Amino acid sequence: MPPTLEEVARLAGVSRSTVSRVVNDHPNVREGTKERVWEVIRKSGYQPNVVARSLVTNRTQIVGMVIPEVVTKIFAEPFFPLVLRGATEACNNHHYQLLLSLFTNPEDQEEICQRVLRSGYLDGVIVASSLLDDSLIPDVLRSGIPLVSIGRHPGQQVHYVDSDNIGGAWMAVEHLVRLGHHRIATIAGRLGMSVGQDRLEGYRQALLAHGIPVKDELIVEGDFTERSGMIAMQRLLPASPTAVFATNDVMAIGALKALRAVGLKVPQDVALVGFDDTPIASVVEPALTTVRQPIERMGSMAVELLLDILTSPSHDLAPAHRIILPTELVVRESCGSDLQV
Amino acid sequence: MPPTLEEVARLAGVSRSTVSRVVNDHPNVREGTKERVWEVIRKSGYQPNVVARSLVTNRTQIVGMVIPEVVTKIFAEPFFPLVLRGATEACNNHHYQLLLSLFTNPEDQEEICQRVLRSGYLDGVIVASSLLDDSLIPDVLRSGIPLVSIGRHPGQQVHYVDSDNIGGAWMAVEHLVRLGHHRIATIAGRLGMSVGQDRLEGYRQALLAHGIPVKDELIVEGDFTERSGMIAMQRLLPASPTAVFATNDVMAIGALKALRAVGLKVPQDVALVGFDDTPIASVVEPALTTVRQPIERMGSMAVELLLDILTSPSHDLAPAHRIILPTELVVRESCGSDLQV
DNA sequence: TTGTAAGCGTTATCAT
DNA sequence: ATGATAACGCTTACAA
Repeated sequence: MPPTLEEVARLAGVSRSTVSRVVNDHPNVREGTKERVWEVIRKSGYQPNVVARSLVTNRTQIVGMVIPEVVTKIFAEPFFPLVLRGATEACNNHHYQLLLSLFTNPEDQEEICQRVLRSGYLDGVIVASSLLDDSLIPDVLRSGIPLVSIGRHPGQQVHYVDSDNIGGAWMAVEHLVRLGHHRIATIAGRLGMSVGQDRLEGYRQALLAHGIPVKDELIVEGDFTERSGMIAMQRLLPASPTAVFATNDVMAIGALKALRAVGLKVPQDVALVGFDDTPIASVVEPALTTVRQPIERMGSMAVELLLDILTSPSHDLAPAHRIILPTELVVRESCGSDLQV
Repeated sequence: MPPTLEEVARLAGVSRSTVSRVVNDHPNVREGTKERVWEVIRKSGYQPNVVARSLVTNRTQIVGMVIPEVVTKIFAEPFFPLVLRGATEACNNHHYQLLLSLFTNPEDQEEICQRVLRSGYLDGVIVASSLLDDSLIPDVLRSGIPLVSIGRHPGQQVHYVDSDNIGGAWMAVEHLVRLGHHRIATIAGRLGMSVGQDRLEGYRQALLAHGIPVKDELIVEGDFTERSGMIAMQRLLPASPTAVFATNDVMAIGALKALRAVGLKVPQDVALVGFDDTPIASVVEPALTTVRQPIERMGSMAVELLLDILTSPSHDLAPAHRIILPTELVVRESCGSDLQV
């Protein structure tokens, strides 16, 4: 139904090759011919068949975004939507398309990834927040498809973009220290993810830097869900912290609820800091002091980086790019002070 | 680098056709041959090149999800992420892939849609919440690619899945009526979208059904953002409503803030209902009474429906499918009663 | 049951 | 500057 190159060539009275040259803006085609061909293209509504083109060029102009199973359940938290917004925007700017793979169970992830990675549909892949010991990234690496990870990954060869989680956590904790707190607890995220590790590390470093001992009873691991934040807070209660650094806003909300449930007030009895600066942080009462990270930019940087790699010659040899975007403390009400840091 | 059909054939000592038959599970291939071929496939790690396959079958096993520019700014609200989760899950189950197109400006949308629609990459398209007078849906229709809309669309030929917005709005308003309110205002959503129209219609019908006149001064249009909810509430204040039905949770939050700013308490001075039951609804204080819709199911139903259409013969002729999913009132604290309806 | 060969719509090489 | 022609990796009549 839609006209093919062949037809356009016939209508314009030239060969396929010439039309192809015109379409791809090659030099060495006479101005007059070019115009004639464009005219036919316009009139006939010709659109190149990208599938046929991909078959010969070995490029699809499609990049994959894979969101691993472990984080799909928190997909609705504004983190991933914002990453996607950034990523699609960058794709639009560069005439690429984005194929989204979201997994809800490990088997799907395993099977579909294998299939999709090796099927030839993808020029490159972005993996968001995988577990450090997941086979996902090694699998992609092995497939030979260029990869960018969102979230630090220790592999020598893996390019990534991340936000400064250590620095952000540091700022959060230092803020609490400056307000006079010593018994500062933390609700860590999944320690199987680099975000989880790094935010905990920032907590440790900040404490140490101020000569405050790091105590195990003040550290509890959650999994970034509200429920886990609530449970973690309950487990923290016996240690009676005067301040809590929750490593994301959602867990901070959970902690807040747990605190309320036992009659403790934020910030009067316990100060609370979150991480992410999701919309919910400014809506909750008291408004949450938190650490802002440039989520949307992480998404767009990830595809920019990926496309860079794709279009640069010999992309295997160069050392991995590692981009760390800055974070920023946002002071609101949940620490009981409007001290600006 | 990866082996081709040809190579597998050579290794197995059969012809390309035979390998193709095995891969595609055709009948009429001897059991012994089949096993031999599978063996080679396994050992060589052969994966069919889907691009080459698509070129001949004219099927890519990819469906597009397009989120129009008008709604991208509220993309982070859990509505779209949840739709995506449902949609990708359904895709996974059916061995389809999902190509995501998110637009941040009208030009991109126009240009990219035209290009992608006619380029041959998509077997079908899902359009989420377009404006009623947008050219998007007509464009897709004209391209001949099977389409499902998320959100009602008046076109005779357009298949859609939607939630029962009229019914949901009705329930919300009726709840307020039963609590004794007469001066019930509404903050409508964009009236250029069917969601906006329908929720307003439900409000009207419920009022009328209870013999309460519908007054213009009690109706203000927002655009589903928090800011617009706040502004709308301010404009509503002179009419001194005793209850407000905000047509989504986000605008309800905006209204809440506006109310607080002038010293009015919810629910004591003004009762408030939202729509969507997004996570924020249960976190805010007071917890928001709202209308729940099965967002994730809308996403999965949309792709199921689309795939149905794709695989059913002569899909142009049959009348459009119109699926309306039920909504449900969730009573919390913002109306000052725990009356169950 | 299996193989041969044509063809899908491009791009790319090589003549002319 | 332009045109034949051979790929690209697969499916699918049609033949054997």
